[in-house]
Amino acid sequence: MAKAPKTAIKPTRVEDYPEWYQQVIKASDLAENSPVRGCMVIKPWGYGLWENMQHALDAKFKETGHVNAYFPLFIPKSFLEKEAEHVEGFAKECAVVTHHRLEADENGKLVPAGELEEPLIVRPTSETIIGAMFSKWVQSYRDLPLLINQWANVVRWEMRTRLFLRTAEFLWQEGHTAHATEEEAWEETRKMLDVYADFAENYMAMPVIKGEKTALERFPGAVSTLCIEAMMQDRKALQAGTSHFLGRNFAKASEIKFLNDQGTEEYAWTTSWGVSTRLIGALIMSHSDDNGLMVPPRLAPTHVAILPVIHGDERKSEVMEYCEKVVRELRDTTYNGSSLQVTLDTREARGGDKAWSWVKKGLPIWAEIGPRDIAKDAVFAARRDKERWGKWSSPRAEFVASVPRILDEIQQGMFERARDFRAQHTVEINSKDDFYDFFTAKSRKKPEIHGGFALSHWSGDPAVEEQIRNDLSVSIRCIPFDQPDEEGTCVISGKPSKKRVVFAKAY
RNA sequence: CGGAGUGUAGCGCAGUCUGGUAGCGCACUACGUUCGGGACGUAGGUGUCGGAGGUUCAAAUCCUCUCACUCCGACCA
Repeated sequence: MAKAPKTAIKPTRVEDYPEWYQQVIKASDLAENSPVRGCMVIKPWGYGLWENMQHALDAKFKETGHVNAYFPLFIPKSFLEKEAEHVEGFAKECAVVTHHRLEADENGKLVPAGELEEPLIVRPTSETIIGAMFSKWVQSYRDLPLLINQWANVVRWEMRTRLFLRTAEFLWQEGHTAHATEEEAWEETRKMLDVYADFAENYMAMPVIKGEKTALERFPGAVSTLCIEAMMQDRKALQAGTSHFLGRNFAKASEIKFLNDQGTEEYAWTTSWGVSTRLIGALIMSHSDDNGLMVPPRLAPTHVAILPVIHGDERKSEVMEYCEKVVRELRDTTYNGSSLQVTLDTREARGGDKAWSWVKKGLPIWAEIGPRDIAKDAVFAARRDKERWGKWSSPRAEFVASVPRILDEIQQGMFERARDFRAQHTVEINSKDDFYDFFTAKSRKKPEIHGGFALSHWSGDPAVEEQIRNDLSVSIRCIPFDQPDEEGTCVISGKPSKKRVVFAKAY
């Protein structure tokens, strides 16, 4: 009898997917829950990922003509009230500041004092406060377009939170732009969605479907919400980024007006677009396995770790010198436009423990170097993406030279694996029975991983969305751009339809 | 906000029914033997038993009230 394979993460994905997710985060040391309800502490390995995401995205924003600015954390309540749908969408999840001072009571407890005349809302998103500023900055068509991005934290008081996927406070970027014409604003909306899709696929190695949200799933106050949707390893969908065409709704609410070249006053057309630390959750659930995280090399805070193998003191300095030399050579190597990030792991732990800690963190490559290797002028290397780490002995110079190629291979392999997984679990469904079958777990008590993306016809009727949400917890993730027009009938209602849309359970 | 559950050492838990000096595993510290894929031995440190009241000679344990967190729903990036 073969023994069950030993995994670093318990339970495995198949055994208990939500618990596996939590355990991966713990084992890879990305983040942990904080003393503050629903808020997380992002630890160095997790924050390193976020920093690399920021760098890549920020460069793309700048390439597309945007500049960064910063707006206040607090929004006067009256600002949020300006756009009716927007208020309704966010009112239930706002943190509200009502006082500006603490005073000690007779028991020495601090109690709020100094009530504010107008409560301040901790921003759940910044359309309104940025709109207020835009209205001052825009006078003429010559002031447009206004292309601003901000990196910030926002707060949404969610009832139920999960690390990275939904936290009360999260980090994100929000782009806000104003344009003279509807066409130009639409172009911006689509362009930024492309930027997100490119980032998701080429940096996160996560294939995404670009599309438009249905009215039901639209951003509160938007005319149209575009999104990228990814499939996680439990086959559920995760919205990884959104780009909103806001029409003139917010311009009217915030009085963003300009004189056009005819001398006529017009409202501007605005957009907003954002991605958040939720992307780290997407990364985890796209790539990690039962031994922990797997980080795409282009976002890895560290690419290579060197693990010195030292027995006793007599050859320690020799081994360390050799390791330092390899580290220097690696650091002089260019990968993806900058130098390789390399760690010399000098922790006083056993070799196996150290290697496993890197496995769990998802480090792309590590190499053990001991007296035996030094005798051959070689290293004993391992890579995260292969079965039992695909260990191989490689002459030192050859190893150093091969690292960028191997990283590219890992990056590419991760993308292909995720893409194949999605393809395997995406099906065209044409009957209501098949549809209900597809989205129903065989085991009701402890639902197994099931379902996926269903490409099915939908006539545009919101009642269908309502019905499948209630019956199956399934929603329309998007009306995909790349799906060809085709005559058909709605899989649920039987009404005529012109296009298949993506149905899935979602995070 | 509805339903369920859990709060005991840094982490994971037992002990609670049946009240009687606070336990186990991992981790941690020291020493030794080990070490090329998650070592072992010996010795050691670690607690307001979530909080506040109450019952009792005696409370982690029984009673009342609270607070927090987790999970499942509803809602949502």
